[in-house]
Amino acid sequence: MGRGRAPCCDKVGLKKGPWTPAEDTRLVTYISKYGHGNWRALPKQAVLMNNSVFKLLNLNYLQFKEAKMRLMNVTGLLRCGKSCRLRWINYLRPDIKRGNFSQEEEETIIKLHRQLGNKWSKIASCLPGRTDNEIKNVWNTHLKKRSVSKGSNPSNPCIAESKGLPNSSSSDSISSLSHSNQGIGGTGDEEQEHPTFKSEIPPAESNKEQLENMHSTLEDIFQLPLDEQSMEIWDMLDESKKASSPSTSACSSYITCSNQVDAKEAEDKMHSLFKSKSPNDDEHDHDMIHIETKEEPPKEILEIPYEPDRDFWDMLDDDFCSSSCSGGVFDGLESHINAAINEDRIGEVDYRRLRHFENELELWMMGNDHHKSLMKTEIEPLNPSSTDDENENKVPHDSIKYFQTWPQSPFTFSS
DNA sequence: AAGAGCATCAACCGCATGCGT
DNA sequence: CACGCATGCGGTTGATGCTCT
Repeated sequence: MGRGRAPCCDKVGLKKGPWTPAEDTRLVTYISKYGHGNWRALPKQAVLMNNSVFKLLNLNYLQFKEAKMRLMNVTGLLRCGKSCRLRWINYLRPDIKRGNFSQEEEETIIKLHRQLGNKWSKIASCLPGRTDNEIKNVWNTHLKKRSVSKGSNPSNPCIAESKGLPNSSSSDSISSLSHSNQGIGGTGDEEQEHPTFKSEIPPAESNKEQLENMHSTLEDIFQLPLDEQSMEIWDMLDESKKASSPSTSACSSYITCSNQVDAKEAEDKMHSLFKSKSPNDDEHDHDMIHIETKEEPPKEILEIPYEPDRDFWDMLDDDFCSSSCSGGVFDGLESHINAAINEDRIGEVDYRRLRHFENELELWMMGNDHHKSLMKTEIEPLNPSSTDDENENKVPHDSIKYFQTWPQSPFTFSS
């Protein structure tokens, strides 16, 4: 190495170790939807959290950081891109063949190893559905011994050269044997590389699963009972639910601002979700951030390590403060919502209302001219003849007091 | 039943490579 | 050409489960 670049895994705050099923789900869901053009950016972009919710919750900046970090921890992929790539290639890829190696596969490995040595990726390219890591493990645990013992037997059929396997002098010919098992590169066309995956997990299912994950995750984070009241607030997070019950939930009323009383109720409810203190509140408690959960019982205090690394917070800032930049979570959210619309899972009018509402408050796609122009075209078609819509599109000016301007840097406070 | 030793394999780490600027 | 970055590759580690005593 010696190129002056620290490994991505060195970044403080990134999770290591075994992957949880939830993380797997998030990774698979994200890749199935967006592919993996950039492994480094993937974990960050996989945080498909609607930042608008945070804005609506009127969190102050530290509260936002806390909530966002918790969501990164639980709903996002707090993993380095390398780890994501490895997990995908070695375990989550849909064309992975699980289970024991067949006799034929083992013989092929032994033969190819004789020809190529420890070129595991080349060997893997000749064994569809098998990864280099898997082959390497099998070799080290089983085949090496067998190969040694069989090597003393010249009549071993495994090493007979009559099988038509590629010549050792030509790695290209070896590669040509590949049954497109590899496709790992990440630079190729995902559609071609993983056709089975695309067909097995349709986007609609992925989105649904994703939303369900987000629901349960938020429940876990904030230790909220899944009662009727909180369900109304979950509805706010779940665009698909808005379509099914757009007029009954306090949240949708809040969004459309068609009813000030309901809006106030929703606001109170949402405020009750977040009771937090900043690390500065307690001089003796710099190392942890506490998020005290909603009212009684169990009065549980969730503890998460306070992340001192500026890069980490910058990463979050990229998501939020620079949310208009391409590749940020808003892009994912944008696609997410658009996909939902396409699948008729969200009322188009509700969507436009939400957009209009956020536009009014200058919260959506801040600073992004492209998105702003898009929004303009999206909102204008809203039926101007409808008096209801007309009223709903006019956001009461008082509503603006619920929101706040977000600072651009988390380090405005002394460190 | 309990502990030690072994086997397995997912995941990590450091380096190599290729590409864009 | 040098540099920085993203990704690929192969060696290694460590957690976990299994088997044996």
